Amino acid sequence: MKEKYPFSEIESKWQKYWTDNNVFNVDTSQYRNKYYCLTMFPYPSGTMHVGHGRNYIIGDVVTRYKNMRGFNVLSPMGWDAFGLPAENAAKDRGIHPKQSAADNIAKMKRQLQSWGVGYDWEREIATCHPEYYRWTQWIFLKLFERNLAYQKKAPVNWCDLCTTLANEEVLADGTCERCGRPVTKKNLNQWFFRITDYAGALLDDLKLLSEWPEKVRNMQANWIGRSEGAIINFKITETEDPCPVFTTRPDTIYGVTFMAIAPEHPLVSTIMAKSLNRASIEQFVNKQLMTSTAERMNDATMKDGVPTGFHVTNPYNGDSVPLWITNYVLMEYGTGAVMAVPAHDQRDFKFAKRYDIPIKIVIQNEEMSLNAEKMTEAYVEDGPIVASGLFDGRNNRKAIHDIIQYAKDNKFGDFTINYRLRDWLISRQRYWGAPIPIVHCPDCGAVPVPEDELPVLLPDDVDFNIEHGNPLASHEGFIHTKCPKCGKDGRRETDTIAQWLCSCWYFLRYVNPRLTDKAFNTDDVNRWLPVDQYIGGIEHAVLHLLYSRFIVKVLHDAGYCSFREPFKALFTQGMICKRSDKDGQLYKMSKSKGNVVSPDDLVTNYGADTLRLYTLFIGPPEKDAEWSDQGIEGASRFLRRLWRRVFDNLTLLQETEYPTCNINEMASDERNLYRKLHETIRDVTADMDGAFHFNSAIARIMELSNAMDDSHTTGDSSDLKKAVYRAAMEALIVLLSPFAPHISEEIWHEMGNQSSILNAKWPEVDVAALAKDEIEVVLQVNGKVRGRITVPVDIDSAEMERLAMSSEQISKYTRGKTIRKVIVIPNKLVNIAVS
RNA sequence: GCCUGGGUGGUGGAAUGGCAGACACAAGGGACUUAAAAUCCCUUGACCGCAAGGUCGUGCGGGUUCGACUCCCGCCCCAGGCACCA
Repeated sequence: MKEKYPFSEIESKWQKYWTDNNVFNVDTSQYRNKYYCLTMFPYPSGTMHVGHGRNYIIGDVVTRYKNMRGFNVLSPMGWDAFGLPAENAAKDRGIHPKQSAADNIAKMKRQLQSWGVGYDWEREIATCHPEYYRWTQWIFLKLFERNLAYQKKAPVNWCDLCTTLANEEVLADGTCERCGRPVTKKNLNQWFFRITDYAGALLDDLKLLSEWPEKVRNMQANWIGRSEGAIINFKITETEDPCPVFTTRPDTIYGVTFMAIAPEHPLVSTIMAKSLNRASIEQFVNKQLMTSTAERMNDATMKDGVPTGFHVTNPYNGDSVPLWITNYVLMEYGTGAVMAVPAHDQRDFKFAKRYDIPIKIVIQNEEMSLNAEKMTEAYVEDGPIVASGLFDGRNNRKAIHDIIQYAKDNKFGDFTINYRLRDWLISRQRYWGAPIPIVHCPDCGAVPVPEDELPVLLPDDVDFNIEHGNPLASHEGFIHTKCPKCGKDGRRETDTIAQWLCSCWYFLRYVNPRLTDKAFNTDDVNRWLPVDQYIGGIEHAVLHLLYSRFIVKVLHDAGYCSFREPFKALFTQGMICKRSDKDGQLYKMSKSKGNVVSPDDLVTNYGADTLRLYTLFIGPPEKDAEWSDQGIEGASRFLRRLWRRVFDNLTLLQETEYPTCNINEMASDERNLYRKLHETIRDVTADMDGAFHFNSAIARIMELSNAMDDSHTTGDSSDLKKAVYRAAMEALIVLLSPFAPHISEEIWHEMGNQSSILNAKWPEVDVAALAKDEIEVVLQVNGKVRGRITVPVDIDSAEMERLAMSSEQISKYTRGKTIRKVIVIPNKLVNIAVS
């Protein structure tokens, strides 16, 4: 053993050992005691900073811990390798995406290995490999078969660089999530997945995910956006055309004074054709259609609209009210038409004020003092219903059910549930993705490529230098094919599948990653899934996790798996931030902010174990943390001190035998250390099994290590004391090993153990060690600590009270006072209330 | 506006009804050294006091309790999600 901690030597030694001995490889046919620990696979960008590292380090701690607890742990890793950056690199630097993906994967794999994270590399996959994307295409076909994949011409979110975007990829400010460019609208024929069919199930089954962070479930629930209400069938007064609306406030139905519809509403064209107002309608509608969603949202704070000259009839009271086309009604939500109640809806109120439309109060306040003329804003509170025919006088909330029932009874409406969730746009006009396995035939329409002809291969020889659009679309050899159904000339679909789908099922593939005749084996995935612990970033709270849940539900319904949810437990780690040198502000670590810390340098200068220890010690892993360059020194100091402690006591540690550590034979000195040891085992184990608060687990280990120093054990100490010291060191190393595995393996072997520390038994708590025969209790007067006494454990309350009252420390405060009450908490404290 | 989290020393954080500030970082002092690095020891929430000791202190204001960082009510601030969603 060397005097100075030779981290780089021992780290490469043990990394090689783990690889050579296939320590993390698992045989999935042995599924008894299985534990599937999955860390979200990365997009191979080429380099990872310490913020990325946190993810894999947390996953590795879980993997190693569960291994030591005797589980057969499946811990795979792969690459989410399709995506736009590789395609842009091809455009800019002429490197084929295939090549850049392979290069980046190699680089990042080396990084992962340098951190000592353990994976079964035999199961490595990359979503851009034909052996993988063949099955991504297969999943597309399964959805197509089930009528869950369809094509429609729709205004889609369009980014000049990233082409089409899913709603989820557009940020609230109307810019592209990926590149920050403004998102506009474009009318294109696109492929969608009918995720809205599963809106209810996706929402309801959130209840099953008790081991997910509440925050994530809440975000998904928000995103799905369920609202209960009614569908009410209004009719155009002049034409009898139906104009249904969705409303959550049918209690305000008698207050409708106009109808507002979206510029995209199907009735617009009929109306325009017949309206006297044609020119102004046309002008307004065209202007709105040209405006991007983001801009329109922005403009819509100033409500705009155009009267159509037409009216709608309110089926409840037969009133005929004007029909307006407005900029604030969205075609994508509900029916694209809104029954406008200015008195009780702030948006309608603003619009009515602007265009001088009547305001009719149908819900009054407590004092019955609302006056339509004097209102400055809508009254959105509850109250008694007025001016509403047979519902007058009732409380508005309580009447809602009956009001809808009335519509149902009279066949002009019904109860309904509406979701905010939209169908999932999966077409991308890009090259670097899995081709959508569809052939367009002039006679048969969109025909799926037969399963046995998969994969539809991406051609390598494409021209990336075309100005706009998808290089695939101009690849003659790719486009021309025969219709699988009738054999006539057809054209291949040139859109590729959004990268999201590739990551929606990779966790199934890991179970049988080399299957050539199936995406996965049903029996095997039923045994290994759901994933026992999924670990990843909060940024995937909606997109990836919702899509994956959807795909698994579809596969379940199609009979390919027996589980409905892919991830039993989810852990989302916080981001690592760092102060910018430029402005001193705290930012998420990122290349663009120039505040990245390279783990490579840290591995070189301090070693992987130090990097890991500091990353874990920085704070509770679910929270964001600020990286500190000094902090890493602390972690390094601890490991160096540990190394020196072992080096200095090597003979003692190697030669001491400790078949039994009987607490009854111990003097108080070693007994205290022995107790500290078992308290540490108890607390660290609780942190590992609980909320993954590795920061406090490490703090406990540091305390034990400090206690070992304070015991001043040397070669001259008693045999029993040496035995306790050795037991403490051995347990400490085992407890530390998930966090700092290399140094732990090395010390473990130096102490005379033959096999990997991963085979060591996780230490058990000796309950006898925790028991104390004397205990220090706190003495309080009026809740303030005034002293403490040591008493035998479990003495009765009366005795404790007597000792407290007679104590010097207390009598000082009670003298001359009236004792009102004495609270005795056995083995903890005595509190005396005086006045 | 709605829905989540969160607010504790100079800093990261610990404590989920019972000794607030564990464990670290930083800072200051000291030892060792020709010197530096490394290492080791001591101090370190604020205020009063020579000291013994005392007072205050977990965003703010109330409440429950013998006892509140912790539970309840009302507010303020910060972060995240959703948002003309009818």
